[in-house]
Amino acid sequence: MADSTPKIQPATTGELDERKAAILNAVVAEHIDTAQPVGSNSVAANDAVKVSSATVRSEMVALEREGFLVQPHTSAGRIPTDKGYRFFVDHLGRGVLPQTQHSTLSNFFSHLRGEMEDVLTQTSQMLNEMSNYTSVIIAPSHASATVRSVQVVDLGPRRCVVVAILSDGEAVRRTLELPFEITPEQVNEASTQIASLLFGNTLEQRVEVPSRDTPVATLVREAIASLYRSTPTFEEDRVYIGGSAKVADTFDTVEAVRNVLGLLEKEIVVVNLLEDILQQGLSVAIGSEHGYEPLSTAAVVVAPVTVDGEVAGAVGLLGPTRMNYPEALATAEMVSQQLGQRLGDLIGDR
Amino acid sequence: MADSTPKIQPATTGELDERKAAILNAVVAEHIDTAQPVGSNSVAANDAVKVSSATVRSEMVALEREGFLVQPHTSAGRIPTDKGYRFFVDHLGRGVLPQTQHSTLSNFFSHLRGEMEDVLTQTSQMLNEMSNYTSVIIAPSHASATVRSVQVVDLGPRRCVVVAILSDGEAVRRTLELPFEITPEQVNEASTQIASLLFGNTLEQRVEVPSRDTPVATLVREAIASLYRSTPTFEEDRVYIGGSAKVADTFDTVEAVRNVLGLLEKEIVVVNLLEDILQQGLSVAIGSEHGYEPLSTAAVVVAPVTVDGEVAGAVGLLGPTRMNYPEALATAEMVSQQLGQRLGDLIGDR
DNA sequence: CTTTGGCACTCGGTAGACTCGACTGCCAAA
DNA sequence: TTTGGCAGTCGAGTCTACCGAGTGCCAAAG
Repeated sequence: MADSTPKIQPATTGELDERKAAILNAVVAEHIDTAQPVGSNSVAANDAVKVSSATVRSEMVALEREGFLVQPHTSAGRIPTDKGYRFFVDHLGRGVLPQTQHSTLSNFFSHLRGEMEDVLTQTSQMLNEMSNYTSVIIAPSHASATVRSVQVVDLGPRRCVVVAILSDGEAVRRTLELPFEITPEQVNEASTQIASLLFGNTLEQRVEVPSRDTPVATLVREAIASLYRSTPTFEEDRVYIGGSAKVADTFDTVEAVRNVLGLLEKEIVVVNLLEDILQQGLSVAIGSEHGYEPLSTAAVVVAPVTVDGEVAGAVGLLGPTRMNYPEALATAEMVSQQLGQRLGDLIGDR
Repeated sequence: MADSTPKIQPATTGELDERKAAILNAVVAEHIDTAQPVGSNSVAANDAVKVSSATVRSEMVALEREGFLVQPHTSAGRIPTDKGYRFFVDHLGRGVLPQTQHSTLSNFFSHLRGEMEDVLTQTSQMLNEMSNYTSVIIAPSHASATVRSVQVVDLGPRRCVVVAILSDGEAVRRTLELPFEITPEQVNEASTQIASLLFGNTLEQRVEVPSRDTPVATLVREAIASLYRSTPTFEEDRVYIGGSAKVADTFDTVEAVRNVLGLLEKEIVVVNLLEDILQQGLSVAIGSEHGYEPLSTAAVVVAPVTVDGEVAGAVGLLGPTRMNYPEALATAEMVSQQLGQRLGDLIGDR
């Protein structure tokens, strides 16, 4: 048993002696596989554990005392705690993605075409199908992109739309209600004024706008103000979720499913969650390590997406605490790396 | 019991005599309330039913023979079939939204600001919270919007972005890889050429493009081709879903939850689903009436959103077949009407 | 002919008794 | 220190009995 796809390789042990580590390893691995409490007998059957079940039992008592394992009830096997899982991912097996996955992956990326939105949507779907966990991708922020062009377009009576195009190819669009009619010439005039005012700046760097009171000046002021105004959807559009339906399968209780889905709906929270985890330098957040209540029965695997050496986004997998960490880690890392390359090509040098 | 929010008003009966209708009504109402099979006794207790339980029993046998009810097993009460629900929504009580909801609704809309995306996102969330069902909103299609402006922006070596602004305020953006370097003057030249070629046309009306072989002509051709190319996200962006987490609560089986969530992920399918239902002239699709397998245990309530007298979108609520139809219908209709008005203001005359 | 109360019957669900088996913890011997 | 053995615990499954909700049928009343 426990022959899930990636081979688990023994690694150095930490604060636990080698035997305890081997036992913990065996417990975690089997529990991930079977979702059942693990007893001393099946642990003793593991090749890496070279002692009898009686010894295993006494070691398990110690592991329980130290907080790595819990017993759901007397006369049951044991289940890893969050701390147990943490030790597992820190010290024990790292997965190696089998060749087949590796090649389907590069095959996928070589056939991938289109705008960044499409690339990310498709990647998150693929990632979900590949890992069987819900996938989350955070796209690069537009915060550091600079304005390359601005245009105001007249849409009809007292209504126009202003579009700014950023150096990363993103278009920021705002509609404007004007208190007065305006001529095409004035619209053009405003367009060029705005463009020259904002060109080369990010939308975060606020630019001084002359406050005269002509129609054109008002339009310019209003348009720039609207571009500076951030809309709720702007940050949320960075989130791509693949396979939220999987949540219904991977988590056991309705409660957990509701919580996780509820959180996934709040996309800004998702962005923060992943960024928090990365900021802490983690690649896995287990149980309540990330401090997000609704995810206390979940684990999140994250890999940063680096473009031109800078962290630009993230790839995440979300599952129950007893998710297959070695495999999930390997998959997320692989995908984030490939995706980073791809995004690099897509954005080009700014 | 069965005192859910909207008052249920007796209405004309159809192919069923009045007594059968009253009994069916009672069964459906109580089953919606309790989610349990309904027996002859509780039906007889209903004020609208003026006969004894024995009579109710024999009528229920008839209703079962005619396919309006089923018995999960002998010695259990009865449950409405899809046909039973259908009769209920067609002939029986229509809900009237209580004053409180009505006023929170108009309050909500009067405080609603921002771009269409934001309006729709917030409305779908509000609709979900108000109805406790998963809400779906389909935004107006851009198919009939005409091009008002096109601009090509140089982004760096051999890369540029082309943005078309449509009469409804939408921006269509495509990035382009060029096989050659290009000067700012050429970009401008191309911009104006494309704009004058496409101006006033929709993106569905294909325009003849002169096929010369100069850099500018190539750029023009490529840019127009890219605008005509529809991307996967374009139609999908019309869908706004509020409260997919509710699916976990409203449906009873994991199977159903997975199916529904899986379908909600495929946003194009959601668009088609709602449009199909409206096309059939229905406002409710129960069970398999819509022909979408995964939703065979679900019901969908739809109300068209009309802008300037034309159907421009839809508002939907998705729940189990035993959802509270009177309330859901009333809510969806109310919201769709208000939303239609709001979108009318937002789009203005094109 | 319709409606009704009565009655036998069905069947799901619950509670209790019992068994089985998977564990553990402890202990004495190696 | 490790191990096998053993008693003890407790969940899960099975069996039985029983209760009660609900039906179908029927004969009598309207």
